Amino acid sequence: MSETAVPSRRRQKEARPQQLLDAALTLFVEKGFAATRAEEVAQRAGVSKGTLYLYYPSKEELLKAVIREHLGSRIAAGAAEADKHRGSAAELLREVFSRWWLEVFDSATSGVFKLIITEVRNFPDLAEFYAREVVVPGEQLIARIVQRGIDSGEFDAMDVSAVVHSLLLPMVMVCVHKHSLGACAVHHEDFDPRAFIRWHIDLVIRGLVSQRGGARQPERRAVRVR
Amino acid sequence: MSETAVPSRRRQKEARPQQLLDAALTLFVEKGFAATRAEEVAQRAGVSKGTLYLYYPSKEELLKAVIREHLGSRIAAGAAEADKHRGSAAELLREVFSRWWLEVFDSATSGVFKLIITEVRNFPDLAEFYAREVVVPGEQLIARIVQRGIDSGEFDAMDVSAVVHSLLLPMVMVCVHKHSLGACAVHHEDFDPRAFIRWHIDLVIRGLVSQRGGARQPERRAVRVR
Amino acid sequence: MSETAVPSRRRQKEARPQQLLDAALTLFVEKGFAATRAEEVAQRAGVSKGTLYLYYPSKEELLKAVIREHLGSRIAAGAAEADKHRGSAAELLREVFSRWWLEVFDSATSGVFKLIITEVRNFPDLAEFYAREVVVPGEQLIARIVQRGIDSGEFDAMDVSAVVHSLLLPMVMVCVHKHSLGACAVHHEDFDPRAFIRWHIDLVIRGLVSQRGGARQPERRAVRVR
Amino acid sequence: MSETAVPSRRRQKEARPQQLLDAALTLFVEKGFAATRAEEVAQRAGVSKGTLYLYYPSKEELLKAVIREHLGSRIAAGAAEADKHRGSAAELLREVFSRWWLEVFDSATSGVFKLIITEVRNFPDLAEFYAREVVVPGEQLIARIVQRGIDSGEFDAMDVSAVVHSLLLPMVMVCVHKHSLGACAVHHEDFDPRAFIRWHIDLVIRGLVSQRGGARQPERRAVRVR
DNA sequence: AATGAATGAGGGTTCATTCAT
DNA sequence: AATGAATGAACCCTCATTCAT
Repeated sequence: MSETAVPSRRRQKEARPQQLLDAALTLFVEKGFAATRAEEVAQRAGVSKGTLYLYYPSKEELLKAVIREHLGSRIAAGAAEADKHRGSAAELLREVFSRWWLEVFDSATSGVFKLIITEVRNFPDLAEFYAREVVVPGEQLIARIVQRGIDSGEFDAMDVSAVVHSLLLPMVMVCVHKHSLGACAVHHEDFDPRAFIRWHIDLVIRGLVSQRGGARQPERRAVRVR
Repeated sequence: MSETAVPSRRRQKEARPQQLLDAALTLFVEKGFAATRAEEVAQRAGVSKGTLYLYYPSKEELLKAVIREHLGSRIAAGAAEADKHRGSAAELLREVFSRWWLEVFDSATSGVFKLIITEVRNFPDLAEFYAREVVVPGEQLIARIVQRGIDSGEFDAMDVSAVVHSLLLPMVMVCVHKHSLGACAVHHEDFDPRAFIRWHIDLVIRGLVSQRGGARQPERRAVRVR
Repeated sequence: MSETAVPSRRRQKEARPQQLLDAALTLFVEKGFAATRAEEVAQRAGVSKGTLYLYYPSKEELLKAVIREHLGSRIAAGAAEADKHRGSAAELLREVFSRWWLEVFDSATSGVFKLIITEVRNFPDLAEFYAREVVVPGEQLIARIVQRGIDSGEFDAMDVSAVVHSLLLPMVMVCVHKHSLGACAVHHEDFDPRAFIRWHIDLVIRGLVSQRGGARQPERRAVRVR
Repeated sequence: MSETAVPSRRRQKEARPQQLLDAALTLFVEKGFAATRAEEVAQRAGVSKGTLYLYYPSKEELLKAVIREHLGSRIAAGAAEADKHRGSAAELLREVFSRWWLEVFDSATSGVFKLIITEVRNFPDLAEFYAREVVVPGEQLIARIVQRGIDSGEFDAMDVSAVVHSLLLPMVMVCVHKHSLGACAVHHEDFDPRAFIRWHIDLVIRGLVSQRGGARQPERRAVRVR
């Protein structure tokens, strides 16, 4: 595919699993797991039905491989970036957080969020995997950043977990949207997902930053402890 | 169910569509359309497989009926509430907008958002219906409120459409979450969706309100006690 | 249906079986027994599905009733006519035989031949009934007439059974045709079934009548005795 | 089937369509299209239910393939034979026409006539196909032969189309009979279909040949012009 | 390793028949 | 007697998976 017009047999063989995973992700995200035929996946990967089963023992295992592939390292990579970063909490969110989500949005990984949402109820393992590998570390990462901002006086004191969700849920939703309504030929108005990602982070930061300028706002609530 | 131990044939016939719609919604949302067997829906509704087809000509029509039922009037009802409301834009968001979403979240309608997301690619009519009946009017309703807040000086001038999405996407995501990861037996941390709905609205409003640090914003509320 | 706008309940009840038989014949002939739904028959007879089962215990019994009704007495009636007739064998064929088939062709009975052909293999009783009540007496009746013509010198001596089939098979085929290709909207050329019935009888008689009194026709074969 | 006890996969694949067509023809003719289960056809062809659908996309397409197979070339073959023939019109009918029908009668094609009759009302395409490919060219072929016999003085002048039907309808009927009553275990009397085919042609020729050479036969009617 | 023909369990849908009203 | 709601066996067709080549 890259330089050699005819990739060597060895090369092809090594590329198979990736081709199958890519094809599977695309189709599972588009149509859902149950509505995707194994043969379709094989065809899109350019192999025959039988070949798929040489690499994955069942459609379900293929699904799990797809999800493992995309969510395994993303979080760790984001965490590493965040640790390297020098700057305020707001800057960290604006730089690293937004870049991470923009990359995810632009990549095939964005679809995995839709896939998870669609399929967790049918495959309980997925829930466990996703919670452990993605949700918990991801939320903790953001929570730490926010907490740091509060501790430094950059942000007002507030419910850290709630802030985390205010930041994360729209990001996930934008990714999901890309593969559902956003992929349909309907009036999209003027919604620009990439611009929104940055915008939303800014808006949340506006809500976070200390709004003194004088006396502490009395009507501002104490940290809410749920 | 009420007084009569054995409801009359006539009564049962009248109740069937609703029973079937309820069963179908639950199962379609839980497992997805393709993975739900028609017979399961019938069973859950307490009838036999054949009976389902007396009321809906196909599984697909049942899906469409489910969606039509739940999204048909909700928007209009929300709009009517909003029109009745007297108060600032922020109050309107805090009162009407939050109540509307809390009700949706607590009702079966919340599942419809997951259903739409899951199935829209497989049933293009759905996209058209959802965009026309829900997305467009819903976004316009919120946009008008935000615009009014800007016009009155209550909010700073900003991209209205972006604000709308910052408000709406997390609401939708919370509903979707309820029926995906949220329904699985996994570590939920301390995420309280209902509290989040109100919290997020507050946070966005904090980001919206004019922050010139001069005149007190009159619309800024006293401590809210949930 | 006749004079009274609203037939009495009693009248309706008495007419039901006939209405059902008529509807059944029409539909069974048109679409075949297996492809006709019991409810269609009921609808066409103007009653509900349940009512059909008050009069006939099953679809199959309805089929048998339909056939019994139409073939029971026709043969006997034809035989009586033939017995009354005074005249030559050729005249008998031209008058009585042709009239009988023209009447059958114009009546709903014509469809029964198609029905028998279509369904005998699925309902062995039918074969027995049809052979006993229709085929055997019908062929014997014609055979006797032909034999009489031979005995009287009006016809040349020849295989009586073969003559009988030369006379009967086209008659049956015309009836069958009426309800198969003949009922379809396709190029019918100029085939006039009623004219053909009379024509064919004439042609066969031409072949039967003694052709002595001149040169022997060389292409005429000796009477073949099987 | 030939030498190899186990035919190769490739060989089997090539043989499948014919096996399926044969099985389908037999069963469709015997029981009718609607009353034949797809699985029965598969079983009779020695394959599983699913395999049938690898070769034909639906039961209906299988039906159409069956009919196309059997009626596609038969007429053309008959026409070619007729064109080659040297001899009188009567000889042509006795030789070529009778041989053609005897072959058809003895082959599986005979069943197709029953099938057409039975199914033509349910599948309008069939009517069009059958009229265009079989009825029209078949009748024209016979009509030309009869016309030639009249032109040469071999036959008396008469309605050519009527003669054609007098020749053809009984042939078709004999084929149909073979697969309906004729296939049932009932008193068949002494009806020999093959003998009848030849006999009937002779009888019609007797009716056609110029019967001058002596007194006008009084029972001969003037040519009827419809 | 790769193929694709074959399988057969499974699921959507129909429809003969029953039975409460 | 008449209705038509309900049932569930049966049938068409699909598709995950296997396995001979």
